[in-house]
Formats: sequence, structure tokens, C-alpha cells
Amino acid sequence: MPRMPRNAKATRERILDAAEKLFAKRGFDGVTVRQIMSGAGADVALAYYHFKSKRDLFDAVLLRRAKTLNEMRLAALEEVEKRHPNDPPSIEEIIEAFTHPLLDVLAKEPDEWRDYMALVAQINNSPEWGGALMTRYFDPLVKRFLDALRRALPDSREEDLFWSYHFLSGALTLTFAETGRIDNLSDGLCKSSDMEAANARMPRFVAAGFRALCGPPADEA
Amino acid sequence: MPRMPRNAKATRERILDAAEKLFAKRGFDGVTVRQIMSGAGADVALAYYHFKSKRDLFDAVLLRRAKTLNEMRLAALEEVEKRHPNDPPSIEEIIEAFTHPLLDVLAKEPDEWRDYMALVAQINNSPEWGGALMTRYFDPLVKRFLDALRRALPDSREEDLFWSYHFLSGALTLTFAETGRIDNLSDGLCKSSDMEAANARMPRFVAAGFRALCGPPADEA
DNA sequence: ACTTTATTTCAACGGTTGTTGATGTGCAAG
DNA sequence: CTTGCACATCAACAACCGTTGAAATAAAGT
Repeated sequence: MPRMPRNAKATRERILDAAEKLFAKRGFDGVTVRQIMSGAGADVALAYYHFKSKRDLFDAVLLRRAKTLNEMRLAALEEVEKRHPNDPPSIEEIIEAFTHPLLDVLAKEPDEWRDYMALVAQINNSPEWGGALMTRYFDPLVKRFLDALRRALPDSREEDLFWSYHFLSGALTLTFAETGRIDNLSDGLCKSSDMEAANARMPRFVAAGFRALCGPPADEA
Repeated sequence: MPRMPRNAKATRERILDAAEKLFAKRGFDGVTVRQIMSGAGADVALAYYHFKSKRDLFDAVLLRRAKTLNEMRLAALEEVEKRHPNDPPSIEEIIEAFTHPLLDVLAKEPDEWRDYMALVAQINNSPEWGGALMTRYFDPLVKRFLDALRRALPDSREEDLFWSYHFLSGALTLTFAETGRIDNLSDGLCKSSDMEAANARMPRFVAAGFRALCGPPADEA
């Protein structure tokens, strides 16, 4: 049985919190271990005691919340499928199971999740790490969703399905990034941080895209 | 009249090329000036002679191709509008004028443009720089396109229009990033570098999204 | 030939980087 | 009380960072 001295776990968590916040804002190379540990209020060497290296700390930050996230989204998907025992669910319902848990947790506990989501957004668009890391942490869940979408779109070609998911992924992660770009563009009318607004629009937008690309050919007589 | 010694311009351009390639792969902080100048085959100090600082070099990299890019896209849009003197163009045509020049130049001159596009993708999703830099370099053009879309979607609400563009921007830039994620996900069936494939699908996907979000309400009797 | 000016090289600066080993502290088991 | 172990502190390592000033080179103007 592992010992649990006074605040060991608490320290480890504080380091992860500080690292998450800084990595999300400036990326892996834009942050020093000293800045992280200063934010965590702990000695520099403790970073290397609890984690072996800066890179391993980075991975630990990513891994920490990935499990929770995947579980939430899987539960949402299974809930949808349970609601449709025989007929396939609508595209909107499937997409919503994919996006809603994320945007919802962001709308309800922004301080807890904002930084992590922004970090994922940055990684997804990084040529260096995007392919490998996103695959490592989210592939099983994504494949599960693609299965559901395939069933709901029986006429789809495989390539169209993958590219459609790709577009969805891009739209979703840019929303997570919360760069403030839409604030500038719309002169303050829209806000990057308004996850309710994104939540209300993304499933409809994306579902229409899926249908246009993977659905049965529109009969334009 | 500025003097033009032997290969002054050539050196400046070689520095920009090397910087572009490295910044695209590892981001601003993941690259050292020494690595850049080693890639350019020139002395470190020359970076500070031709550009004042690392940050200014970064901006110069961004600026160099932005002009060309904006001109190409504006020309494509004006061509579409000239084709429709009275009636508004279709959403697909407008979106295509927005995306096709980029994906086309990527498909035809990949070595010249791939790194720059990947860099833009990374910046667009960076909380630190995304808002400010994308606004600085691409705002006038984007507003021009939003005008065209607004005319083609007379029933649209302003917020829906901005969010739809936001989703488009995310889908487009993730495509530029070429992270190899879709290669992994599809087990090699789709390739991140296949811009023809993205080109063939993106306008249809995105136009359907715009119509679903900004179009007239679907009459579901 | 001499000056001027633009480009390039060289060597170095103070400061910071990720990382480590030695040492100390506090608590539980023997 | 002493031993053992998890956790924390401290000081330091070599390597590297962005940046600069002074000096060499080279081409153009006079």
C-alpha cells in the first residue's frame, strides 16, 4: 500500500495545474520548467522528482484529463444509441454526442477545462505532434463515433467519412482555442469564450456537412 | 535607389525560407536563431542585420506570402462576382473562391507553400497569437468574403454568419497543418498531403453548413 | 586610389535552459 | 530511538539562448 504523506498528491496536482495553464498559452517550448514550478509554488527539482522530464510532464498533463473526456463522450454516444435500439440515430444526435460533452463542460466549468481544451487545440494543429498525440489519446473514441456515423450514413464512401471528420475536428478545436479572433472579426458581437453559442451552432453546421458529403446523392431533377 | 550587392537579396530570402520551414514545424519558441541560420547557411549575426530581432523575422516570414495569398483570393472572388452581375452567386462558388486558391497552390507548388500554410494553421490555433496575427494579416479579405456571403444568404443572422466562418476557418487551417492524423485514422486510406482530395470535398461540406445555419429556415411541415 | 556604404564574419556578453546530485525534513514501521 | 522511505530544498552543472560591437570584405561612387 503506497504511503500518502501530507500533501504529496496535492503537490503533484498543483504542478499539473500550473503546467497545463502555461503550456496551453505558450506551447511546450514557450514555457520553462522554472515558470511552471513558480506557478505551482514549488521547487524546480520537484518537477523532475514527480515526473522524469519536461516532456514527460507534458504528456502527463495531456493524459490527466483525456480519460475523463473520453468517458464522457462515450457515455453520451451510448446514451444516444440506447435511445435508438433499431433505427440509426440522426447525424445531429451523433455529432452532438461528440461535441456537446466538451462544449458543455467548458461552459459549466470553464476554469477547470479551458486551458486543457486550448492545449488540445494547439496540439491538433501542430505538424510536429498533431498526428501522433491526437491518435494516441483520442483514436479509439473517434473510431467508435465513425462507426456510428457509418451506420447512419449507409451510402457514404470511406474517404468522405474520414475527410468529414477531419473538417469537424478542425472546427471543434479552433473553437477550443479561444483565440479571440471571432471577437475581432465581429467587432465584439461574438465572443470566443461563448461556448453556449458554439454549442448551439456546431452540430447543425457539421451535420449538414456530413450529409452533403456522405449522404445519398441529392436528386436534382 | 537601393544598392543591390551580389547576393544580398538572395541571402535575405534564404533566411526567410529556412525560418519558414523551421517555424512551421516547431513554432516560434521551438526554433533557435542559430538553427535557422544554419539552415540558411549564413552567420548568426546576419539574422539581426537583415531583421532586427527573432520576433521581427517571424513577422517578416508571415508577411512575405500573405500579400500574394490575399491577392489570389480576392481575384477569385471578383471573378465569381463578375460571373453573376445581377443574381448573387451560390454559396459553393463563394466558398470555393475562398478555399480553392489556397488548396490549389498547395497542390501545384507544395514545396513553395506547404510550410507557410502549416505555420498559419498553427498560429490560427494559438491562444497567444491567433487572434491578433490572423486579424492583422487576413481581416480585410475575410470581411470581403463575409459581405459576399451575407448577400447570398439574405436571411442570415450576423452571429450565425460569423460562427459559420469560424467553423470554416478551423476546417481549413487543420487541413493546412498536414499533421498526418487522417493518415493514422484512416489507416493510410486518406493522406494529409492530398490537397486534391480536400479541395474536392471542403466547399461542399462547408457550403452545406453555411446553408443549414444561415439559410432560410427549412420547412419541415 | 580613396571614400562610402552594404554585406558578412568573428568572438563574445550576460542570462537562461533542462537536468542532476547531495542534503535535509518529516512521518511511519521496526 | 532508530531505521527507512517519500517528499522537499539547495546549489550547481554544461549547454545554449537572443543579441551585439568591432572588425573584415566587397562592390559602387568620386
